[in-house]
Amino acid sequence: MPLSEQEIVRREKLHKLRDMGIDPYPAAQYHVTTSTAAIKSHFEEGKKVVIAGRLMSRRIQGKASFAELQDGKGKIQVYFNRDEICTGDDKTLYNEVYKKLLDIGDFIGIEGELFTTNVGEQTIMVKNFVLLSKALKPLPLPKTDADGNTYDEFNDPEMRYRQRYADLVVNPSVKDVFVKRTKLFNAMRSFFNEREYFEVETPILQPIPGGAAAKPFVTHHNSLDIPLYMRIANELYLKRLIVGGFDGVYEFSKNFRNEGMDRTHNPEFTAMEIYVSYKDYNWMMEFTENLLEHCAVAVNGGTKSTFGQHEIEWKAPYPRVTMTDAIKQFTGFDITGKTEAELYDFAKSIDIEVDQSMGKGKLIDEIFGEKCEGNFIQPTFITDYPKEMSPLCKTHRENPELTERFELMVCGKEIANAYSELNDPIDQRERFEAQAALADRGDDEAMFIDQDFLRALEYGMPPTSGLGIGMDRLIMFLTNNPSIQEVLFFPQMRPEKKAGVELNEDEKIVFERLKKHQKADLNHLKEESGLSNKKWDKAVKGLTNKKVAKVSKTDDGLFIELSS
RNA sequence: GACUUGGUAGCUCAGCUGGUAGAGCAUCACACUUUUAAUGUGAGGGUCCUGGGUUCGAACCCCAGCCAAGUCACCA
Repeated sequence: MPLSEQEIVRREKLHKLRDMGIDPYPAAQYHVTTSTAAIKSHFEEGKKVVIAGRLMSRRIQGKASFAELQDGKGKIQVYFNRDEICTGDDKTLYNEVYKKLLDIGDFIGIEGELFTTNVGEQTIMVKNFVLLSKALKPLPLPKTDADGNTYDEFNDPEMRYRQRYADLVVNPSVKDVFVKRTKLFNAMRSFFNEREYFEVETPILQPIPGGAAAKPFVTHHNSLDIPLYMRIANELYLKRLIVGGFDGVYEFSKNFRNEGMDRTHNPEFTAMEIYVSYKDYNWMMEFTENLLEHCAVAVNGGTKSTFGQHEIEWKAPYPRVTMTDAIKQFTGFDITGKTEAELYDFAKSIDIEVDQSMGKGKLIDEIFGEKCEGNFIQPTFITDYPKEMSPLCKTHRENPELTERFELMVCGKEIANAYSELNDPIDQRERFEAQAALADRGDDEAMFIDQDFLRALEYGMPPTSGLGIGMDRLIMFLTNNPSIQEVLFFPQMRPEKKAGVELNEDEKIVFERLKKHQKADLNHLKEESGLSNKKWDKAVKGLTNKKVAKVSKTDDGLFIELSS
């Protein structure tokens, strides 16, 4: 990639600094005494401070200059005055180093004193400064006016995601989202740890990808010579630990699914799963609403959050609605005791796409997804799902067609999923076998039979309730971001094309000819190459752009020669 | 996977009916010792996403492709 004008200028400055004996990348620790945030919250006129950060803007007015310094906590104005910095006759540090050789984006360390300017801005009067790291690429530089309007915002999503480091430097609100993300994780951890549930780690590389219905990423282990799968879920491993005697285990699990990407799906995403023994899904509902209330307060300072047009109230308790009642409420249709044919006809009558392969459970799920799901804006537990959709969930204690399962809906989307876990090993084996039958019919997302997991269940698993929460979706709701990419530091992107310095075919032809001659008359070489006007023109422009050849004009005509 | 929109200077964007590539900020030079989207004067900076085609001539029109965003479909 050829360097831009501004990048070349910055490299020249780098050399000048070195020539002056200034190391643009010094090794030594820089001892700061404070931060921008601390200065602002405990502002004291005349206080001496040492601070470091990135130079973010400059307003040079001859012998004085205002600039902004940004550190991890925020920004503060700094005042560079020639005679404050250069107390002797040598004014080089201000005139040359500060004015000419520093750039926006450079890291500097500052020693100075606090004061307030005539217009009332809290500022650091610089007494001395050092360069800590030179930036060779100009930052995309938004400007903000007195009313807080931003101009020239760095807002192209593609560039922001590909260069998140630059995005984080120039867009403070981006950083806030990730601060909140970490607060959410910390809040959950402390909630669980207070209750003495145990944080664990389970395999990411799994010989059998279990615990969910999804396409896995496959890889290969060389010395074992076996395929391994990136986990699509960690559920079956956490249950093994319950078998092993832990009363409560949880894990923040990076999961991987080899499926489509869109605004709400990234190939790798984070789920939190927790399993607690001797509990059922009723207990888990209460636990979940208390957890989320706790998290909402920890992240946003209150139980309310805004998402698009909606204000979400996270305060517990949340309504419980059975799937049957939800469908009754939004379609007027009672699914209780209906046959598959009746469900099929009803679904068809309300314009839901159906086909003959769909069983009762799938039909009910379609009706719910199409007509009900989107209506639950405030956190609502939807309970008692049809059995065939939930092969790891215990059969409902009162209705054998249903399971003891709930999902938590917020803004029409699922953010949590929980069961009274199936712990009957024989029932579990039959459910897996039903899945295997689906796989034989071509369902590439049906679950594999995990014999080792069944063996674990045969040793006995206590009654247990488990909960999974989509952490990325939850933080989207808590930070008002409709796109998952905004809550992941580095969302998956198609790789950028390599900027090729290689020559194309036409350029190679010209290059080969030119190597024989070293220097040639432009028109002669053109004829020799046999290229059309347009192709010739492109090829020569390509070669000169890539600094392979250069064209010179003399009294004798136009010549082309290889660059040295 | 389908459709829609977009890709032009470091950044944000204009670019008319096809006729020498534009602005603001940023950069460089000069001036300016409490400014704040600092200001004034001047200058430089381009693979107009890529490859073909039409044309005397393409950023612009046509074809193919790449990348992204959005909508839908699929999928938890």
